[in-house]
Amino acid sequence: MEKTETEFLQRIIASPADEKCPIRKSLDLFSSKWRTWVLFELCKQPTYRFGELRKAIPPITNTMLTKTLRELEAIGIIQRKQFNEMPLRVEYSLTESGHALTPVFFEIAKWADQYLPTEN
Amino acid sequence: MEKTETEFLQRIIASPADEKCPIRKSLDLFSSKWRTWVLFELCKQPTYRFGELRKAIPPITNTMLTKTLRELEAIGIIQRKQFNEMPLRVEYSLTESGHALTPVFFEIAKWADQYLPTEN
DNA sequence: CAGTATCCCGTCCGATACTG
DNA sequence: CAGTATCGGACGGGATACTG
Repeated sequence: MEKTETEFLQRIIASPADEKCPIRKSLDLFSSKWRTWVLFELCKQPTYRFGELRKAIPPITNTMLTKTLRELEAIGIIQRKQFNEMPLRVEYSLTESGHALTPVFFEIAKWADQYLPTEN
Repeated sequence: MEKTETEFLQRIIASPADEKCPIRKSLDLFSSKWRTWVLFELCKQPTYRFGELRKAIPPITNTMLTKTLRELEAIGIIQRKQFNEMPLRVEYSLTESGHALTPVFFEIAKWADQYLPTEN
């Protein structure tokens, strides 16, 4: 346990200071309200239709949901599957690398339990 | 290991769907390029002066660094200590709850190792 | 249903100059 | 040194209407 703590600190300290730092590049990828929210929802359920995501994320608009889904798809962490039925059906789900992000959410959850300010 | 995986998925799935969800509230707190970058730097070294942070984060401006530091201080994850010397010296460092975020960075690092697209 | 297209407004934020 | 103040432009993103 203590060893792990030390290890990751070493890892962070040793990370390159320039824009090539993989940790910082990853942080940038997910430093967006809509991206994290969409990913968080996609963790809950194997597949979502476009309309389901809109309902799950009430404040999001068509435009932003589409934009966010395209971005996450381009990064390769979600996949879009279109069924040419009538009416049209599209299903979104996490890819393997998307699933691999769940431990990040778990650590956030643990932190929230202990430290999240509860004033609101 | 598998048990942990299952546990955190249960936790995410069971999270409230409304705006009170602590995980989503935490995600919002850190869904910002400057906040994550400043926190990441503060993990590397126990204290930073204002000017050191500016150098460590080249693209940031006075305005945004100040704003970000005040926000993180308000959340309670960093602390500001002012020494009334001449010239003025101010030191920023993580609080306990700030340090508690390092496992999140660690998971991001692990993810980056395995899945970060390397095209650029 | 699952989007796209367009318009438009607010805020974010960079640049610059100034201060205790 | 460690900021604050001010201005102005870019752009994120909302609202609405439309389409395959």
